[in-house]
Amino acid sequence: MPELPEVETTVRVLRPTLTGREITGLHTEWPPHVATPPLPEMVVRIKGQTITSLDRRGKYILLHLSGEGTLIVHLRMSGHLAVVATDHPRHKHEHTILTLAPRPETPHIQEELRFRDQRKFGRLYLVQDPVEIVGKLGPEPLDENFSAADLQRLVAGRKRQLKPFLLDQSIVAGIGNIYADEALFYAGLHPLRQTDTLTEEEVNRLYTALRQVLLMGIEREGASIDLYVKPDGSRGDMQNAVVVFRRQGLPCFQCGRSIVKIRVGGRGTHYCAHCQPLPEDQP
DNA sequence: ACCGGAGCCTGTTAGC
DNA sequence: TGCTAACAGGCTCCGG
Repeated sequence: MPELPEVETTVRVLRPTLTGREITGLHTEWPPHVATPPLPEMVVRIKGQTITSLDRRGKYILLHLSGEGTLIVHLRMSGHLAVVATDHPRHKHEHTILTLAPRPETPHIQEELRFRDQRKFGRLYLVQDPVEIVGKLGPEPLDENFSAADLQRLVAGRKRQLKPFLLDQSIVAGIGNIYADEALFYAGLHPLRQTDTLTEEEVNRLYTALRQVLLMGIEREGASIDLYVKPDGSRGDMQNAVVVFRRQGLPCFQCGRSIVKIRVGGRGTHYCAHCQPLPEDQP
């Protein structure tokens, strides 16, 4: 499932190939992919637009367009973007296609941006102002301006289990199930820990752990655990560095005891009961 | 404010 | 062996 590091990797790979490219058309075999505006309007408005730059905000991919609008892509569970030659065989789950004008230096090579999405949860949005879509997101955890004090402020006044707290995109953007579990392990915090019981030192640990696992994920170009692969189809490397995610029954790298799996807020949650203890006075 | 559950999807896996 | 049911999870919406 693409989270911040997977989306960041996708953007970094696509940026050189997509910057400056003109979109000549949009075609979809799965209309629900187009969230807004309605499909016919999307088709008309996207045509002829040039991609001026690419950005990431949380788990959203932002393609800024010459017409002052922004095409936003969310990969959700199984989304995958790649620029491929038009005559390349179509993959079964490539439901939405953005055709591209050839690069000036290779006018004979026809390419297109393909949105592959096995689970069909992905979405496209074309908006004048990205704030319409990403405005509800919390701060970027890797932003240089995001400090431990900021996380302290986000924790303050909230009474919530840590795991759902981390997955809430309106608090901090980009964290998903893998990196939440990984960060909690490095912070030595139990996923059911209530936010209002955290000490300043514990929040500082969480802050450091969050940034550490997200940076590790980016360095390793994402975790190819389920369907995620890089745009070129190659695998990331973060799956070889996870310490708790989907490691239930396997020994903790720190203490050797078995990693356990529970459900928290409907999500599979993996942790080491010894290294991430829940204080006696917590429910 | 927060929690749990349903719903959206399909491929894989667990269980009978 | 073959079928069905459960599971995986990012996000939104709903009711409590």
